[in-house]
Amino acid sequence: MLIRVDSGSDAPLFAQIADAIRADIAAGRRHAGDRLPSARVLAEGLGVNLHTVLRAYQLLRDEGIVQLRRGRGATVTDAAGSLYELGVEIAALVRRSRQHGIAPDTLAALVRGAALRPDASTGG
Amino acid sequence: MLIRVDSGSDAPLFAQIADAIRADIAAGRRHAGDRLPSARVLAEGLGVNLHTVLRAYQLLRDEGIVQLRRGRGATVTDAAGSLYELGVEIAALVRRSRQHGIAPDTLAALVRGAALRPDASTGG
DNA sequence: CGCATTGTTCTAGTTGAACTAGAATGACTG
DNA sequence: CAGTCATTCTAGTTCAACTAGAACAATGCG
Repeated sequence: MLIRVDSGSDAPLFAQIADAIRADIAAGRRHAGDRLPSARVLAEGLGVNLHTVLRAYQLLRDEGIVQLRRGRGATVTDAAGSLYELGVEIAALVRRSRQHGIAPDTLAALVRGAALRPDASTGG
Repeated sequence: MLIRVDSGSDAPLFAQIADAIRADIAAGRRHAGDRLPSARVLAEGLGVNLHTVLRAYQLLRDEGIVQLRRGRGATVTDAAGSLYELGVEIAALVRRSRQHGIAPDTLAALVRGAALRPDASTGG
């Protein structure tokens, strides 16, 4: 998938950029060791500011998904494999969510809440 | 669970309130037909503005989780059952995510992205 | 009907995040 | 050394979030 941003979206630009890269990895379109375009190049291509792209990259770095080094750029880490495996289960959950008629934002908020809590058993 | 908010959190107050109610329903602590506290009462108890609570309630209404009516207040809809069933699967996904060492925010972003896309098959 | 309760809508002001912009700095590559 | 690229800093603009006060309309109850 090509990285794209939508100024009209409610999501911040830096989050959209990070989301696209994350989704690429989960879908197996980017693998461990792959190099991402430099922040300056990507900023130019997307028509956004350099700092906006860097913020997305730094967010992914904080998540352990990419590695950033001066003079070298951004590379995908070994966490890519885990993301790819999880992608299959996430797709299954999304399918069941749709069968129940649950809105995407509702599902996302539920997962986020469950992941943030120390106890994962919300169904107890 | 008692509804609580944290001003220091990165999440907006209205989202925290909605998250807490959603999580209560998914955990089976609130059921279809239950009445939520009035917006004015909850705002007073949480120490936030009336409009902030109302925004949370209206968000849940837009998701089809609660029903709002003047003079009557907010009541949980029949969607509560679906949320409860999904809660079990969400808990399983969160467990596997933790086994992979994936950060909560990473998982939440992946699910959100997958749910928003027309094609749910992110796993290739 | 009279009255309290409760969500709905409106205006308005403050705060902080997001985005943009420019510049300087330091680490890596060739 | 020279070029690439992330890192860090300051600074200004825009907009969402939150607060505040008020008026309004539908519901429930006696």
